[in-house]
Amino acid sequence: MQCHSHSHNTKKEVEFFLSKLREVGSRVTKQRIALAKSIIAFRGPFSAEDLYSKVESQGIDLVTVYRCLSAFTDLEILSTVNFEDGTQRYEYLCSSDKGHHHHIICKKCKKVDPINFCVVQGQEQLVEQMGYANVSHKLEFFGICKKCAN
Amino acid sequence: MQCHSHSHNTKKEVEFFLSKLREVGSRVTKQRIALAKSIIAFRGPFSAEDLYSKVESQGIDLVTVYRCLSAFTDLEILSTVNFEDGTQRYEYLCSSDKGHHHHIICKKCKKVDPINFCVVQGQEQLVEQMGYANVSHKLEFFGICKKCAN
DNA sequence: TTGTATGCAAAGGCTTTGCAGATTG
DNA sequence: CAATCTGCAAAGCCTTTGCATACAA
Repeated sequence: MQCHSHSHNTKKEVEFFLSKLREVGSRVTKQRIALAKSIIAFRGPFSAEDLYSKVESQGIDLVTVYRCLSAFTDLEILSTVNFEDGTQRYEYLCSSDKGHHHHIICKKCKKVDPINFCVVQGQEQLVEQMGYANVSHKLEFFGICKKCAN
Repeated sequence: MQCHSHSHNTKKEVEFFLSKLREVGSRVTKQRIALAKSIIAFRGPFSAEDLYSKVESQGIDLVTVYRCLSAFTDLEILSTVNFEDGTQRYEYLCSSDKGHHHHIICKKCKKVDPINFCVVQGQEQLVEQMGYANVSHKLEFFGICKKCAN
């Protein structure tokens, strides 16, 4: 389910995003087109509120944002990211040409950096040997960034 | 900050828990003693509501549970565990003789199993080389357990 | 046309805050 | 006695739900 590189061409990226909707018979509305464009523009995880602030001016409702985030996640267009601050975040699965990755979050300023290595995927097999199917994982690092360390 | 083995002796475990409070000048109240006993009895992650249900009969308020959970976490008596279901969970740091560990959560029935191996700790050094101090991590596995797979 | 998607209003779940009174050290 | 902790009530924040209308296919 790895995405091809559609970077550097927003039009194609949006079309790719929308094709995922059409694939399963979901409808392509003007709200969803606007959301797709905004989602593609994010570099890294974003919250419902983050996304809403980008589309609010177009008269799109917060509830629509929540409903679409949920729908896009079901379609595996988005993945969920959790920073332990009580707010769910999402990330466009095709935005990172690096594919599967994790994050380091500064405990003070909440800055986020991507981490492009992952040692955990091999462990999923060990977990499957424990009797689990369809194993995935969520991993985030927390620390203090250079600026906040003074 | 690894805990010694206090298993098989509840009285000693409770005393150890309370000594952590006294260490920093926090007060030992009858509510906190009751909470300590209940927390020690949990085998694995529990929510505020889980804990409240154990002490409610003693007239302890839900707000007190929340406030103590927060205080105990600050004192590193508890760690926070997140299962991506919108409810914060906690785990007694000394209850697992295995020390640092992770969990596999069944996506259907929400059953939790501990995972006693961890390949990630070595990666924390790599993250520190990226310019972060005090690096820790949160890792959880998600899958479908045998029963739910039918 | 027919079912899906949206907007608005309201509710819901989990957690935090304010404050007065009780308790600990 | 002074500072912390507790209970109660209320608020807060993020997210979901209900329902009538609008819209895509």
